[in-house]
Amino acid sequence: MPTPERKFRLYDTMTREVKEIVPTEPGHLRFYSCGPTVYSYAHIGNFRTFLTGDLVVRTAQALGWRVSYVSNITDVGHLTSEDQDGGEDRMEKGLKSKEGEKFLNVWDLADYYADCFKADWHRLNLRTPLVWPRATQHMREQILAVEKLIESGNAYETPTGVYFDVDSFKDYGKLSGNRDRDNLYQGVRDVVQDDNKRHPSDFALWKKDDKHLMQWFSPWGWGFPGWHIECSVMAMQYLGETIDLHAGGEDLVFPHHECEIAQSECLTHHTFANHWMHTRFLQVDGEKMSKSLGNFYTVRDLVEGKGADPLALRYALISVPYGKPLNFTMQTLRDATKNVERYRECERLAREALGHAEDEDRIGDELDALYHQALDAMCEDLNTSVALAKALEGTGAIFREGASMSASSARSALGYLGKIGELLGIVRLTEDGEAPEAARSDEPPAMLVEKVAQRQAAKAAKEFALADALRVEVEAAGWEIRDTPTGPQLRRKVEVVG
RNA sequence: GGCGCCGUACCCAAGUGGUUAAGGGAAGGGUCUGCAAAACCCUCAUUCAGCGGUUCGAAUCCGCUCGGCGCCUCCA
Repeated sequence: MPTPERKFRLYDTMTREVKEIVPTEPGHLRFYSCGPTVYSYAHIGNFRTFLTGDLVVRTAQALGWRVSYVSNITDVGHLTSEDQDGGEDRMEKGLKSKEGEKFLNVWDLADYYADCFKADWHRLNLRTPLVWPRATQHMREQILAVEKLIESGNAYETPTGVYFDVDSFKDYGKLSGNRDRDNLYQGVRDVVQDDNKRHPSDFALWKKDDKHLMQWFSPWGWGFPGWHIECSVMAMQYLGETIDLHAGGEDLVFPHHECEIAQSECLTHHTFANHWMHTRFLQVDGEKMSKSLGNFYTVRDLVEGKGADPLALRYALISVPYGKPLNFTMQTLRDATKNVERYRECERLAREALGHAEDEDRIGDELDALYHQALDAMCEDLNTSVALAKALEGTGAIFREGASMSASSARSALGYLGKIGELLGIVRLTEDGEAPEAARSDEPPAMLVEKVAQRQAAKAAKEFALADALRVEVEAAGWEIRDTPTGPQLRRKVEVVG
């Protein structure tokens, strides 16, 4: 079947319109997405943003593009409040926290949380980037970039560090719309002034600090880099001077991405990124997620603490398009769990039918059409709501064929589930010869298997009261029995505790 | 002060100028099953916060009102 010509359109923060992504090199997307600072466990809001990047990668790959995907890990704490000693470094704060007591130093802490981050990343079935560059491993490049900015007259040294001279870049503010710099300081927040800076908007490229927990030697003495320079340097190192797409959370529009543009474009005199996308913040129970409100969730809180299915969590986090606020609730997660289970049930059904007679394939065309509709929706600014709806319609077609479907239909069904899994990541097909996924992670205890056997015997003897009692016992242990034409199945109950 | 978003059924949510307002969850009815689960079929918004306007035609465009929310150098 010929793949129809498709355009991949995304909202561009710079131009404020949905526009087509046109890779500089046809069929090869160069994509940089801002990752987390690893001073603690990443939370589900972080992952909403990373999932947006993941869906971009998957959609581009579904179009047959090659994707060079780079997502950084920030492992330097930054004092972005431009004062001498008033701000608190996030890595240092992490080390001082209760969780941080177990680490010898900030380096260990960064490694630990970076590993956890990658583990959560895989649990939620995100595509592995080409590189996960870390700020501390690109110190030389950052220092060279700062030197170059001083040479070009875009930066200046003060007793406290090196600052970017915002007035030297006339386009400063083009991304965020914050062009009126004086106006920025009429906000409600306290703004710390630093008399060493020429303009309050000037931002640090290098901070001098020989007492900082993480410090490097530079032409300006001991210190550490400013927050923004790492992304400019790492994006250019791995993807070139102009990248096709740059993504992050909505909070990064200003100042982070604005500053990245200023630095990068002063370094190269080229457009830094041709397309900018930003993911709206997640809310929980209608409010901003925060520790003080008690609605703060990490991936492990939900998966290990509440028994959430990781794929269901993924489903929930992508159920609303990235450009709109997503109000996450336990109900959202429960709804998603139902749908993810439906896909698993479909796979089970189709696998059992593989041994049937060939006969005609009665669902292949319909499933193919639905897949393409889902892909169309993704190409239109990642409309995940529509894509998930179209994808789910396919399960209806498969179930309607039912247990008696032909082997041909079953192969179409599995092909479809595989493609939906590639595109949306909400299905993970079992490898050949592998136990079905539900059973893979946890085998039922032998004691329960025995009870199921006893129940079968009771049923055969028509002792239904005993059979029911046995099922109640099994359920009390957190498992459920499903009678099928091929015998009873024992499955862990899927329940999300609210 | 600046930038911006949202208000669609019990809940989540798509649709942003024109056929019957997607889809999911919940709920109710039915089929199947010893029972149950899963699955399948059916029902579930003459209406899109309110009020005005533009238009042959608006949930979709404009204005106002009410209500909710985000960002503005800690933040994905």
